[in-house]
Amino acid sequence: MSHTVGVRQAQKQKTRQALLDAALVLLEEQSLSSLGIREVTRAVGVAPTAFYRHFRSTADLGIALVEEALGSLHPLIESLLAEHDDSEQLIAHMVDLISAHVQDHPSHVRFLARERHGGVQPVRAAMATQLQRFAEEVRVGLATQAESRGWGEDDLLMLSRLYVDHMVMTASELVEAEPGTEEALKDTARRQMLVIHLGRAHWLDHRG
Amino acid sequence: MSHTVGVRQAQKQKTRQALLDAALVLLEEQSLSSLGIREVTRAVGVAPTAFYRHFRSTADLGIALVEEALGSLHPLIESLLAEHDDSEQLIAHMVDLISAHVQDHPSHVRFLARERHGGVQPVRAAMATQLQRFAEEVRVGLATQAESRGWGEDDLLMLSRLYVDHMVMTASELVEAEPGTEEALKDTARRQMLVIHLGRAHWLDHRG
DNA sequence: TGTACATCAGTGAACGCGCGTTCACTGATGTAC
DNA sequence: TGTACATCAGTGAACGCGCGTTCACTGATGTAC
Repeated sequence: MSHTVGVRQAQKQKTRQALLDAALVLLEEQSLSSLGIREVTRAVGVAPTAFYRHFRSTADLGIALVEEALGSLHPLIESLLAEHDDSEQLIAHMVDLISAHVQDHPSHVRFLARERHGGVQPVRAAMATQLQRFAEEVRVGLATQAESRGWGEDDLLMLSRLYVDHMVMTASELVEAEPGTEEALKDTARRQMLVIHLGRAHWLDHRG
Repeated sequence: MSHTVGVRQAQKQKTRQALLDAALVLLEEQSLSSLGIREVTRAVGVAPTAFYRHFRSTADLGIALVEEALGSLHPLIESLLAEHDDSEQLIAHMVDLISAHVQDHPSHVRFLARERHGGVQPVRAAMATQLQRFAEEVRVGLATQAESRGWGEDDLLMLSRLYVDHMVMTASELVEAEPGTEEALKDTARRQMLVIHLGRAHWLDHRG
């Protein structure tokens, strides 16, 4: 092979990722506004000062975590939009996908729930921007569905937000659930989605 | 009048309330897990050690704030359930009541949103318990409405949770809204409530 | 009403500790020739 | 391929600071007689 594009750069990337991973673990039991630089570097096993080679502050690290956590949600959203049935089975499947995502990335989901309204403004802002983008993406996806015929852009965005917020809420509940109570939560989430789905189906009756 | 039941006790109560109020102000810009005892007492103008005459820890103070914040929500819920119309006007009115509550108690609402998934477990637990109680209350209220004829207890609780969560979500959004964007948010919230309301109206069609 | 004692909310000094940040450094990696 | 110099991720000592918590205290309020 030709020369690796940066042994140095690769090592730096590795340390950076280790810092992100360690922070995510620590953030399972506290919030970002109380996370310490020394705490994170200690967990990784590097000198405190090494932190500054990668991030200006813990808020800066938080923003990087937002990218990571919401990035991991993208494939999920795409799967959900790829579904083309429209029955109750679709809803069951959606909840299962969310549940699987929570099992695969519990810390990301917890971070998302915790910092969405947390005490660090730039992180909240980054998250709000990304979630807005998600809702927009869902809106575009919904627009292609037959059930959306006759819907205005604004109403579709309103509906997308309701879906996205309900998904985030369901994920938050699942990640904080007592072991053994997940199935009951999933069942409730499914029925709530069905309520929304039924409301959607009768929206034009009411408006028109 | 007879002897006052405790000048001393009244003064203690006053200091305690001052600590709670100061904490609530500080928590507008940070989360409970980073709130310091000295920070709170400094804001009130008492010695750091005075804190321990009232609370064991900041987590303990947090739990007191949960009682206070959710207590102030009770009258709101009662007003909402007292409504007996069932039209679109009802929904408009509900959103207005929520909006008024956010204007009257912005710090309480912010605290609620921030610590609901925050880094302090006992506070999260206290909040979850109270919100559960709220949903239960709403369920009882809904059960008396004509639209709930034929509904099972379990489905009514599922619906109550959807309402409560949507209300909390709406309140969180309003309290964090850029000035001038509130009306758009309220409009979206109203339409989302209408979707849920329509879904509710057609629930039995689908189930039965 | 007056006196003697008990209670207890708030004080202020003191402690040891971990924090964020600075700085000059080291030595492996990268680059130019 | 080999040499000489540049880069820069990670180091480790040092700093001043504010933290939570302890303790013995003070003096106003409460109580018993």
